[in-house]
Amino acid sequence: MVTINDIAKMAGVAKSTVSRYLNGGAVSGKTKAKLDEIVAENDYKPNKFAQSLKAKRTHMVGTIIPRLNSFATNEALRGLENSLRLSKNQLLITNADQSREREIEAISTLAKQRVDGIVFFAAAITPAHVKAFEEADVPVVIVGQSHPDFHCIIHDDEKAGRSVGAYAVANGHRNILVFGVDESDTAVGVTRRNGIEQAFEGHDIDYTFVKTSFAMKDAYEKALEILPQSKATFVIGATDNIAIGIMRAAHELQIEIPNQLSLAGFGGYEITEAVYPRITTVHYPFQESGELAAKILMELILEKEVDLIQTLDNELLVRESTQKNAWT
Amino acid sequence: MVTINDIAKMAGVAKSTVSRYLNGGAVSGKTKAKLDEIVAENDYKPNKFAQSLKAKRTHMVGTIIPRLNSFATNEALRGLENSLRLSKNQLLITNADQSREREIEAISTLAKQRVDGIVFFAAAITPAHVKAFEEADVPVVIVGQSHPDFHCIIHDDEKAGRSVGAYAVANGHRNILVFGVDESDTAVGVTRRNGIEQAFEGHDIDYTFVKTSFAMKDAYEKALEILPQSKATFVIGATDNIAIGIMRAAHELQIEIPNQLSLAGFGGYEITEAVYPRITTVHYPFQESGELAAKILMELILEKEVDLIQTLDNELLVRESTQKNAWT
DNA sequence: TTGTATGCGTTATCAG
DNA sequence: CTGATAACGCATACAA
Repeated sequence: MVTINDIAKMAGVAKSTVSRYLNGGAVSGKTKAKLDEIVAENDYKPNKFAQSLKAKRTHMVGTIIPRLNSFATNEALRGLENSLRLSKNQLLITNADQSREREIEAISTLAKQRVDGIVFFAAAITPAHVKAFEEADVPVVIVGQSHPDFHCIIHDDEKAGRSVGAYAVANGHRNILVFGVDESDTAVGVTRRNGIEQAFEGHDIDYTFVKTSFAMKDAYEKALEILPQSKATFVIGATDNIAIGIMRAAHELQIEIPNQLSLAGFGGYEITEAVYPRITTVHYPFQESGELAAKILMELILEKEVDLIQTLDNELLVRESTQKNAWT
Repeated sequence: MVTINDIAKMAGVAKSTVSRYLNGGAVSGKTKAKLDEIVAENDYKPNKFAQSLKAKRTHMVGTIIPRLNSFATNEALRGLENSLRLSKNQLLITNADQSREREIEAISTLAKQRVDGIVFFAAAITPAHVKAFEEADVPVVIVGQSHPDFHCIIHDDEKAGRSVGAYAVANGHRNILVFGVDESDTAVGVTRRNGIEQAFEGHDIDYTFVKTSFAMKDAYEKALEILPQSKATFVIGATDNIAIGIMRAAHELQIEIPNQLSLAGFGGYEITEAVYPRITTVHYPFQESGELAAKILMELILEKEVDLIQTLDNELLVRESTQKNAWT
């Protein structure tokens, strides 16, 4: 690989001149012309490490995602990467593959790589995470969960929950089933659920909460078991994936959606539009969350002051999987 | 950030001693004990750049993917990253977001980052790609398409096509619709299609080819237009996503699957199991393709000889979306 | 405008 | 077993 020294020799100048040429410093027209040619010809690429070694900045941003096959993180990643590209930063994606230990490990790995900052797509934030981030000693933005010690971007899950809950109530549904996840995921397991329940208050709703996981398949199996013995006319899945799982079970059980049962989810995943009937859901601005994460991280890196928490709005999309309660 | 020099000073030894200590060289029990403590206490992390600057190896592998929301690449990425982790390499994922230029750009970016090698998930390989790879001057493994100048991992698309085609024929279907993509994607647009057509030869099949894109939505719209005027009893989508799009259209048109129309896809995407009825498809070993890519790349980096092309097998999974032709 | 010298954090060589 | 020193590729302060 050709170095700045090689270029300097070929051009018959000092390497500092080449460096200046490369970084837009003062060079004579003649040397510039010569260097233009030589650099192009030899396809010279500055060594980023050597640069970083001096500059103390790597222009690399690390991100840790819980898994690759999530519509939400994929969209956020797109937003994140697009913003980062504009500011000439490289994104280093680390997939923790649903493992808490791998998340911790990733924090340390990224710190070793000397990334300028870390964007963490969180399911939960444990003391081990906090410790690892402290040791990493690098700006951090957390997306999807909130924590008092870090800069966080969260979705207004309470509002989202309320939207769906209120929609069900307003459409005359009085027997409602909610497929949720456990409380270790605060955003989905606690806040979103709270929102839903708030909407039910004072409406004499016959409400059942069923605990499942984020996996489509678990929701499917659970629904296969619950739906036959349920009198619910409206079922809410805590995520669109859960809703899809429920939908398959309903189809298999010959329960018609929405005629016999209305179904709603959360997220606004692409797949909710690809199935029939299309699923009513709450659209979350995932891509925007990534863009915002990039923006905040850049400000943090430049040591600016930024609000600790930013909340993103969302919007209910009513589609064909839900309708007015036929019995009212 | 604490450096080897700081550690050396604190311990009252030379930095070369610390270096030896860190890299498993000869150190006395006493110095070792002292350094153990100091390193742990100060949470010292060697600077990867400084290391790379000397070592000429960065232990980073770059990968370029066409888009983030693809089941196939996500699975491959998982395999790739898992293998890489075992050999202490970091994966640098670059998303080209469906843009050819961004792919080329990414090759150059990764070269600047001095990655030890590149895994390219290809849709097509143009002369511009070839040129960029040559300039990058780094080991390359291409997954999903074949090219005579590079090490490639491909799927046996011809076999996959034949499996589905032969299955349809064997089940008495004589009027068959194929939703495919254009020839710029050789693997899917040419090879896979060829396989399908081979299976039809000599069987007097009434066969119609419909060109669409990889997007679920395009397939949906195309199907909405084509299905009503088609007499086909079996429809093949060139990918599972295409099949899903067709399925939605069929549902909307009140065409029963599989009673009135059998439907099959390719890939073995998770979603084919999440819909009802589950879709007959060909399972591709995507995760394995990633693992193999890692293995080959490592050998290439160590300058070993490796076969230019490796073909992965696949397997037809018959599910509920297909059945015997009711009219025979 | 150009060149010299120095340092970034690490590893390796070689003498002690 | 240990320490001084050079080298990796680059940027920059300073001198010319």
